[in-house]
Amino acid sequence: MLDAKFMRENQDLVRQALENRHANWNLDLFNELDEKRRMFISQEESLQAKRNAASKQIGALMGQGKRDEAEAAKEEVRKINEQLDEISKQRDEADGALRDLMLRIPNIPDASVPVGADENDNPEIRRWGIPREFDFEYKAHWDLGPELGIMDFERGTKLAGSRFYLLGGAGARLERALINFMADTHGKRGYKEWWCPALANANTLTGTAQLPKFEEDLFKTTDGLYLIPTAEVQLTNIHSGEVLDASQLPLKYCAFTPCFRSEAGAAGRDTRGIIRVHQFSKVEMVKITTPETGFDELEGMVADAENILQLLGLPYRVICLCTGDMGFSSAKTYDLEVWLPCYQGYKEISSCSCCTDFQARRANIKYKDPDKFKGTRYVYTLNGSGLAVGRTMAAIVENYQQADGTIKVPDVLVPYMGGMTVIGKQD
RNA sequence: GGAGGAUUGGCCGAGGGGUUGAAGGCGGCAGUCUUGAAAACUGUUAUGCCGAAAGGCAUCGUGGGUUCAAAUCCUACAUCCUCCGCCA
Repeated sequence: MLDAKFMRENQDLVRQALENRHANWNLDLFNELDEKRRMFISQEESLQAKRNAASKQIGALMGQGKRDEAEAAKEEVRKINEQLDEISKQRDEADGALRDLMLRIPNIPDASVPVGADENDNPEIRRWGIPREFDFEYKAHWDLGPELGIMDFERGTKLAGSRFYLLGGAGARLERALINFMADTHGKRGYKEWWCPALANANTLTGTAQLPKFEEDLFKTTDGLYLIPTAEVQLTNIHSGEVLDASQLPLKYCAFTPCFRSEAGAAGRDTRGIIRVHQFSKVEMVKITTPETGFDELEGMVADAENILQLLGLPYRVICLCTGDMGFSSAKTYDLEVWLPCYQGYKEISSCSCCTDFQARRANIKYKDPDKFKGTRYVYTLNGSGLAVGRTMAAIVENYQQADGTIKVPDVLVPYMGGMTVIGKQD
């Protein structure tokens, strides 16, 4: 959520920023509701002031035994209350309408973000590693995985439907190995690990802005809870409603969770393999920082995600999302894209964003620094994948396949695989 | 799932319709005393919103209700604690 006062006072800037995002929003409606709301507030409060004074007077009159005067005053207050009811109703309406609008306005891109229309305008920042040249007929993971018996798409579909899959034997082990490797590696770099619920309530999901605008992307339970689409939701909301001390910051958190996505509107895209599925594992990173350090911490978070890919020896590139391709909450996003032979191209495997105070305002996360300022200020929140486990597995299967149809286990994963160096056909 | 009990400021804890935004204590901050510190003493110490300001409004778990007036009465819900049942 943006700051209403900031929007009121910087309309041209806000209008331009949202235009660059191709976000259509109604400035006139905002101005109207904002003005209405403030008008009703001052009307309501002056009536309340009148009522409070009169009520106090009644108490005094009763004390002096002046019954008749007290009764007359009561009648007076009843009339005030009638007016108040009407005004309060209108104030609530204006309040609600403004909030509904505000919750659906995306964050303002940082000035350093390139202006662009869509994914084709995302500049490449750097590359690491060299895509492998195969001297044999290489296979896509959706072919090689089932051949080795480490992936089973047909039975996954039988159990839960399309876009679900099974991992078997060394495949299941590789999933756990990747999770542990990633979480351990981030832990060594200062991220505190959490275990958290896979379900979240509507308030929590509003804090990180999956709600109200993107409800159709989520799985919902009959109890009104939602399956989390990413641990960002839980890690960021851990401190919702809290006032942190500047000395605690930055907080660096990570968590492994399953992630659930309905993939509504993705029909026909990435239908093969484990690239786009309803449930996948992810190790997520979240940072909570001061505004001063937020964007530096973003660079650090990208480096932490790159570290995983480098240790795994997977070629990748870093791109910066342009204004037209960024996510709703983000002020600046870097994507890491891993080389996938089956696509003969790079595919997103991590997305790291600085959300400035956009989520903090929704989730009400503040900090205090008495030496620097009075009162409290909103923190900056950052999140990044470190990494998506399913896509990492696909990348390993494809990039580490060998001519004999087996898969070499990356060196750093061997200890996590119990010493296994090659994944062959499963029994 | 059933039966009880609880929820007040940074923390503990009073208050059970009317100058109670809320006693008292602890903690924090400032000062007196002291060479310095401790102790003692004195003062001070919530947040949000509207407003140019003066000032005002709201907030005692959350939402409704009763009343001229609610921390205080009623009600629903949430959370925590104890006991029972069930369960990995």
